[in-house]
Amino acid sequence: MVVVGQANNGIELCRLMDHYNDKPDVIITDIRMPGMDGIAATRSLTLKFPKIPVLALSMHNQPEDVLEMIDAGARGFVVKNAGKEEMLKAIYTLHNGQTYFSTEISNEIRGQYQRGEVINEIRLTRREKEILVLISNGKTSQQIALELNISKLTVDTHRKNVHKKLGTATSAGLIKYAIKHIS
Amino acid sequence: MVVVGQANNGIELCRLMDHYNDKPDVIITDIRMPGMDGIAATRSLTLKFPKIPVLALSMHNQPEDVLEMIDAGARGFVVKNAGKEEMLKAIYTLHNGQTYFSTEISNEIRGQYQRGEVINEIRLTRREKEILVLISNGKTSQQIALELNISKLTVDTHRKNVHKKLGTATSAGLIKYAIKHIS
DNA sequence: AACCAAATACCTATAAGTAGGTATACACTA
DNA sequence: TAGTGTATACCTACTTATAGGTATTTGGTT
Repeated sequence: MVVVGQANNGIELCRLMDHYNDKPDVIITDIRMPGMDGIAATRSLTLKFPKIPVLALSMHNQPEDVLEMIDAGARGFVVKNAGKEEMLKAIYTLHNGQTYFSTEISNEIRGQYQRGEVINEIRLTRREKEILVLISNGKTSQQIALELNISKLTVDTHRKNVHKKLGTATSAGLIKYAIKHIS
Repeated sequence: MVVVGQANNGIELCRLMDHYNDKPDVIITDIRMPGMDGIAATRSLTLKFPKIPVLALSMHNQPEDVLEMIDAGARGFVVKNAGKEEMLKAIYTLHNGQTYFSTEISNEIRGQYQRGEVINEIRLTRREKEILVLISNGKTSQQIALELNISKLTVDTHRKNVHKKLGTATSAGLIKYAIKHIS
């Protein structure tokens, strides 16, 4: 097994793939990278080189990220704290034309993907969606509470529940989800 | 002047426009609406009905919003606390094929738009962009500080400066900007 | 050499968000 | 009818983020 190239971020990765003739059999990429994230890079690369499988790495097992990465065209997913054997297994599996997902990746997601079902099965209630939109419009819980005539505490509860459903911990996740999936 | 229809959100507005034969001469819409925001609705409507001008309303005069709305195709912009006369003036001006912007809208923006210049002249430094990407990847200032080997206080300073440049006050603005303009 | 933008770091203070709970009221439905 | 899901509201504790400052260092430009 030979490492034909190494990049520090998505843009570099794309540039490498564009300008080098020694194409790899498998691309390994991180979800989070400075400059251009691995998801955008994967989206671009799987478009240009559909035959080269992309194996994604992630520190955290965040459903949202995994789903986005799959959506972007990744063929496999390994959590960063995986051992050498798992990494090798994943690489070989992808090279072999199959998909590979760490057991750490939640069973539902793996199941959904392998059964070819609809990937995004995160169900938000009407109220949760409503609040999510307001959040992504830059409103604070306080302002939302005022607007909907409910307690700020209630807004925070909805917020908390959405975080749970999406597997996120900061507003960034909420807003990205809102942009992608609502309206 | 006749009100031919009224909608509570962007989706309703689009549906109205799709199914009613009595088309308005001017569409008045809010930037922020539950379900589908006015910006998305405007983008959709100006695509389908390029001859019908859209007049945007907003409570707050947030540069980001105004710019997005203009980008979406709005021909005019009035702040919500404007008087009756101004509203009427705006409506008639748009109906007349011209553009109208409240004087409350910052002069720079109005100037930029009317001189046909590039609208988005927000200049972020390399470091600011780098941090913005990390923020939009869901990282906290603390985590970013660790990753970049700088103080958390420095990250917060950059954050603050970006807020100033973008005219935003919450993470939502930052993240949306990052998604639209970076990578 | 003088200047300037950028990056760095700190201060104070307040507001907002996250994370774990519990709990009640209401509507739907199995 | 008993159970389920939704919306509501509160609790404590802690972490993050925002907003106004000031200030130093560094690297590049004039």
